[in-house]
Formats: sequence, C-alpha cells, structure tokens
Amino acid sequence: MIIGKNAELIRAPKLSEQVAKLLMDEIMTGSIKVGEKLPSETELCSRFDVSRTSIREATGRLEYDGFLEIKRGSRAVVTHPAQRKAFRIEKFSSIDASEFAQIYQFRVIIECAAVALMIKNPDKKWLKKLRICVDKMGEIYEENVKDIDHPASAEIALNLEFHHLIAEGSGNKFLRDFMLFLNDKISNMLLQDFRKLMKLGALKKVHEEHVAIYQAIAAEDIISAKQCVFNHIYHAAGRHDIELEDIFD
Amino acid sequence: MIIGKNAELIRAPKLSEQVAKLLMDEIMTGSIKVGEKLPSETELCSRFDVSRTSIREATGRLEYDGFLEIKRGSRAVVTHPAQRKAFRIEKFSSIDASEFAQIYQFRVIIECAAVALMIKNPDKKWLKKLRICVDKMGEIYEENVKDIDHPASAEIALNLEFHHLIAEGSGNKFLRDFMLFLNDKISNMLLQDFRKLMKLGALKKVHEEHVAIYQAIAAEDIISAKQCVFNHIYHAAGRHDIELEDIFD
DNA sequence: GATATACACTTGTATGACAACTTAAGGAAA
DNA sequence: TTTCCTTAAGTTGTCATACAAGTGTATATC
Repeated sequence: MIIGKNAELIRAPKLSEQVAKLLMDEIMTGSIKVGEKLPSETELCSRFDVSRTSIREATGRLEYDGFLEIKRGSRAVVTHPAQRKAFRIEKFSSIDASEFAQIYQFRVIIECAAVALMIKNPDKKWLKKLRICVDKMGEIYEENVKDIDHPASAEIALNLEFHHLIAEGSGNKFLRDFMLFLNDKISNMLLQDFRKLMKLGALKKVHEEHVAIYQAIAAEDIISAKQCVFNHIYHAAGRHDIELEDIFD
Repeated sequence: MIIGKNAELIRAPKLSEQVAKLLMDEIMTGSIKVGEKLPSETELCSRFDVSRTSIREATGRLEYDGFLEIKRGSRAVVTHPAQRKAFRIEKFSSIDASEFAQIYQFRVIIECAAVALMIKNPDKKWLKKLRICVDKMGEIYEENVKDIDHPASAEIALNLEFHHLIAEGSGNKFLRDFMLFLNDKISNMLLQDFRKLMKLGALKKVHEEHVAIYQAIAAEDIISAKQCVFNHIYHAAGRHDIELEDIFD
C-alpha cells in the first residue's frame, strides 16, 4: 500500500473564506438585518482577530454576491434580497445519487421548457441551424467509432452545439444562460457518458434521439418534443445508474 | 429645475472590479485556455499597473465563481467550465420590457415545474402546510383592506410563504433554491404589485387564484395546476404592463 | 435657525515584510 | 545512469502601515 495515496488532506480554508461564511450566516439568520450597517473594517479586524486584508476579501465577496452594499467613506450595509446577484451550486458530489437525480431532473425541466419555447418562437433561424447540426452529426458519427479511447472532438463539439442551439432558440436569454450553466456543471458527466457510448457502439441510438428531437420541433409538436428531450436525458442518466421519474402525465 | 436631480454620477469602479472584468474576458474568449496558468500576481501587477492588493481581490473573485483554481505556492490555473459555481443575473433593468417579460416567463417555467413536481411528490407534508397557509390568507385578507398605504406585513409574509411552500414541496432542492432566488430577484416588483392590488381592492381575486392553485394541487391535476400558476403570474405581469405568452398549447 | 467649515471616521489603494507552500534544479547515493 | 534528497527560487496567504478619497457630524459663524 502506498501511504498517503488519495489522502486529500484537509487544509484550513483561507481566513477570508471563513470570515465570509461567518458573516453570511449572520446575514442569513437575520442577526444583522437588512438596511443595518456592518461594523467598520477595523472593528471586524479585532472581532475576528485577523488583518484588514482578510476582512476586506470577505466583505468583497459578500458585496459581489449582492449581500452587502459597500461605499467608500461609509460602512457596509446589508442589502435587500432583491439585490442578490448569484445563484450558486457549490460542491457537486457525484456520489450522492439523490442529488445527482435532482440535477438531472432540473435539467429535464429546463431543456423541455427550452424546446417548447423554441417551437413557439417565431425566429426560425435556430431551427435551420439545428437542422444543419443534426445533419453533420449524422454524417460523421459512423466514421469515428473506431477511435474509442479518444472521442472525436468534432463529435463532442456537435453534441454541445446541439444543446446550445436549443438554448439559443428558446429566445429567452435568462433561460439560455441558465441552461448553459447547468450543462457546464454536469459536462464532465456528459463527457464520461459520451465515452461510455462509444465503447458500447451506441452512438447511433443517441443520434436517433437527436433526430427525434429535431423532428418534433420542426413539426411544432410541443408534447412530443418534450417527451423526446426527456427520453434523451433519461437515457443519459440511466447510463450513470440514475432512474429518472417521468415528470409528465 | 433642480440641478443634479437624479444625476447618477458615474464613478470609476474599484480597480479590482475592472481587473476582474478584464481577466474574465480573457478567459471567456479563450485567450487564456483551460488548464493554463495565469501570470504571477507580481507579474499582473506590472501589467495592469496596480498594486498586489487589487490583483488579489480580482483573482479572488474569479476563484469564487470557479473560473480559477488558486493554490498557495503555485500560480492560478484556469478551470474547466464544469467547475463554474455561480449563475449570475446582473443589473436587472425594470425599464427594458423585453427583459422583464423574459424574467417573468422564466418564473412561469420554474413555478409550473414546481407545482407539477409537488403533485408527484409522495411527501404530502407540504400540501398540508399549503392548505393552512391558504386558509390563513382567506381569514385575514378582508380585515386589512382599509390600510392601503401600509400593506399588512402578515399578508405579505403569507404571500411569500405560499410560494416558498411550493418550492419546498417540489422535493428538488436545486429547483427550490433557484425558485427562491428568482422570486427574491423580482421581489420589489412583487411588493409594488401587492400595493397596487390593495389600492384596487383586488386582493380577493389574488386569493381566489391562490385557492385555485391549491385545489388543483390537492386534486393532483397537473395540467390544471400549471394553468393556474400561469394565470397567477400572468395577472401579476399584466399589472406591470407586460403581456405574457401562454407557454402551453 | 440656517449655513459653511473643520475634523473624525471609513473605505480604496499602495507598499513592504514574512510565513507557508510548490516546483525545479542540482548534488549525493545507489 | 538512475533515483532520491536537499536546497533555493518562485508564488500565494496574511499582516502591518501609510496615505488618498469620500462620508457624516459637530462646531463655528452669520
């Protein structure tokens, strides 16, 4: 046995991080109320017994996420929740099956909404691009099956593009950005999935799923499109031993 | 005319903010690729001609959002998109009608998904709580109509609770947190809406909408529940002169 | 009492110092 | 030569100090 292998030693987080967390707690629990002022930086220094540097990095983070409003000359003020600027998904443990399933479920919701909106969206530019993307995938998916260990970058890129085009096609920029964020978040899973697919020689099946989604969108059949998207993600989740519930009736 | 009224002078943003934005651009455009190392802090100091303080605050932000991985002793590394930790909605201008409509549309998507999941969720604890909440609202909505300028805090709190319970009831913690984030984001609009409602004496109508949502959930009628949620948000948007499209067929 | 000025306080930025840690180079041992 | 250890240079984390820039308040002046 090799000593220290995969040991993942725990080191003390940066002081600024710890201070930020403590201050955040005080704000979230209402210990410091909205509109109230924080103690001055020097005051906080002595309270936490750290330097101004660490205090400033901590309050800087909270300001960045919209928990504090900081102005030169006057002390930091706790802001109203409407000013919050960031939705965070912290450490994402791929071990926790329940968490995993919830992320995939969330993805189904978002992506189904995107195709629905795409169908209702009068701008058909994205539909054409989607067609082109699907066609390209069809052309190349067979050639590269031989190279199992190193999935063709072109194929991965097209796969990504497929989902990006749906995101764009929704015509809702918030939905688009969020969908991209979510897909990025699980992109390592997707890549893993892709590799597994190539080993199974199952890329054809995936391609068929993509075609089905495209056709449903082209036919402007919202119900069918949603079902196709669900199927697509359902199978992806299944390859990671996650059983998704159908969210439709 | 009053000189300087609503002038909103532009002040130079903090140096760290500006540096952060510039570095972010370089990462997003791929000018610095994933896996590559950033120049050292002292190097960046001379490049941007600012102090290490400002550089550190900038890189600290990027690390916080998962764009950089910073370890003591070695230089910062640009991380893979899967490591991104925050979805941001920056300055939300209530003037831009299109942006406004898109946020509301997004809200419809999320909240409809939540009620659908709530119906499928075996844990009926939240349904009971929702019932209690609706009942309470019914009891007090009439008494407080007289106090127009100062909406009863109890009423506002119950209104918030109603949506929070649906978020919880979905059983998906990511969806829950995101729904709360989105609602917070537009909470000033909601408050404005509430005030307008009281002046119109239209609280009864809102209460009926809430009851309708509750009943549809209790009856486990997903289609109807979604439609009720859409109606509810549709009316809220309408009071801000925003016309929402029906996202169902 | 209203207004202007001065002063204390607070945040933004720069600089220097040292500790904690990483990496690579170079030398010692096999 | 190869492997291992030591060392040194480079890098980030934290602290201390200093001053500029902006805010708020109390005092002085009218």
